[in-house]
Parts: sequence; structure tokens; C-alpha cells
Amino acid sequence: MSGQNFSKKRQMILDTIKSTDIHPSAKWVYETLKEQVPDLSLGTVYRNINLFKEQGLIIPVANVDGEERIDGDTSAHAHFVCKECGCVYDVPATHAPISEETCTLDGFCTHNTVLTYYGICGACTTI
Amino acid sequence: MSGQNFSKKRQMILDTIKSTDIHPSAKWVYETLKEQVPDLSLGTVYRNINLFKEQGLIIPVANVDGEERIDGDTSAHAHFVCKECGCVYDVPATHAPISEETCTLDGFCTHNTVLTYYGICGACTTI
DNA sequence: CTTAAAACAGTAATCATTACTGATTTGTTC
DNA sequence: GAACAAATCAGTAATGATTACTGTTTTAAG
Repeated sequence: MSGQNFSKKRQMILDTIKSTDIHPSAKWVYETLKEQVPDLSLGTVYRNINLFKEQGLIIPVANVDGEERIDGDTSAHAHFVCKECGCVYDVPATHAPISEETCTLDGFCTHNTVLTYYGICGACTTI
Repeated sequence: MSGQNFSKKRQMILDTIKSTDIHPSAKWVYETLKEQVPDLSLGTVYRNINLFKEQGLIIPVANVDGEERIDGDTSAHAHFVCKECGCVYDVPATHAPISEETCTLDGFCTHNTVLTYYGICGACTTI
């Protein structure tokens, strides 16, 4: 009755990604899960993240300070990246008018769209 | 009357970036200029690209296969990235409704906006 | 329980980018 | 146009994220 299920570690990696909204890096996922799963390997986290990306279970949303940040929420929405603290915030999809018309533009076949705002977040402005 | 001018190599690096629409990587700039300037160093290209980014003369537009791609055209427009060949194309700004309203959203101060479409380009579809 | 395939840990390798150091160029002042 | 200080550079070493590799462990099914 299994057969199509994920291995225990694979499932935990996906759960960890899906259960946070900080748009984590691979290293964050590794360090966070490492507490529960001491024999976790960083390579395993990378391998599974790549797998999830291929399967469309997660999406890469930004590259912050050389690290790729991913999102377990694959619904249409935009992101705000703070240049100061590196935090990645969700921005409601209403602010991101993704036009499906562009799919036929110049023969391009658009698979997904990424809209990202870069600037300074409220927390960093206040300080 | 000089004083604020760029060094010869710095100017050539900027000219090279500004004169192409392929949205080059640092390595492309290096290899392209290397033909004219045999004693050019890759470190110099990176250092000047970072300088130009700080000065707003160029903007980073995408990260393709681990390489940052830059654009010497700083006017508002979007980009299409082909997942197959890695080419980066300009998409007219009319397709990218960048809302300045988001600047005050949740205390965020937006400096710049990046809208990128990912998919397969016409050339790669045809083949 | 066996067994083959998939997944994994641990480590080494790769590759883009950055840092460092001593030499060269630039702009300025005479 | 020589001299000098600051900026820039070449070349190389270092860093750090990501990927590849190998031998071991887990998984799912018979």
C-alpha cells in the first residue's frame, strides 16, 4: 500500500520546508532538522530539494547572499527581499499581476513567473 | 577636468556590458574583453561589476545555472529565462506592471523590482 | 527472512565569487 | 614632463555553496 511514499527523511525534509514561511536555504533546513535527526547529511537535503523542485512541490524564489531560498507555498504570490537582513517575506498575489498572455510571446512557453521586490524591510528601517 | 573618470579597463568593462543584450555573466565579460585586453584579470571584472551595481549603472537580473547575469539596461522591463539554453531575453515593460504602491507596504521600502518569466524559448521549442 | 533498488552519510571535488598582495596605472602638483 | 600618493590592477589563494562519488543502510516486495 506504500510504493509511492517518501522515505522517512525525505518526508521530514519536505515537512520542514512546508511548515515554515521564512523561505529557507538548504543549510537552514539541514541545521533545523539536524536537531531531530542527528545523522542527517547536508547532501541529502540538497538532493531532496532538487527532487522537490523537479516535482514542483517547492519553488526557488530568490538568491540571497549567494544562497538559494526556497518556498513550500507554490501558490501565486510575490516576495520582498530585505537587502539589509536577508529576510524574504511573502507579498499577496494581488500585488503581482502575472499575465498568462506572455506565454505565447515570441514563442516563449512560460512555466512559472517570479516577481521579487528588493529593498529594506520595516524592521531594518526602524532600527 | 578628469577626476571623476573611470580607468581605461573599468570603462571598457562597462562599455562591454552596455553594448550587449545577452545579459552576460562575469565570465562572459571577462572572456569577451580578454581578446582585446590580454592582461585582464577575472577579479577585476568582478570588482568592477560590483562597483557598477552599487552605483546603479547595471542591475542583476537573474541567476542562471549558478551564474549571476547582469543587465546594462536599467530601464524598467522584465526578463524571460530559458531553462533549456540559459538565454535571457528582454520582455517589454508593458508586460511588467510594477506597482510603486508596494513601496509603503508593511513598512517595506522598495528599491527595485525584478519580474522574471521562466520557461522554454522559441528557439529551443522549435528544435 | 531475502533480496534488489532506492536512499543515505560522509567525504571529496567543483565552480562561482571574494580576499589578499605586491606591481602598475592614474591624476595631480610642481 | 618628472615625482608622488591614491586608486586600480594581475595573479593567486581562499571561501563557501553546491554537486559528485562510494560504500553502507533503509525501504518495499516477494
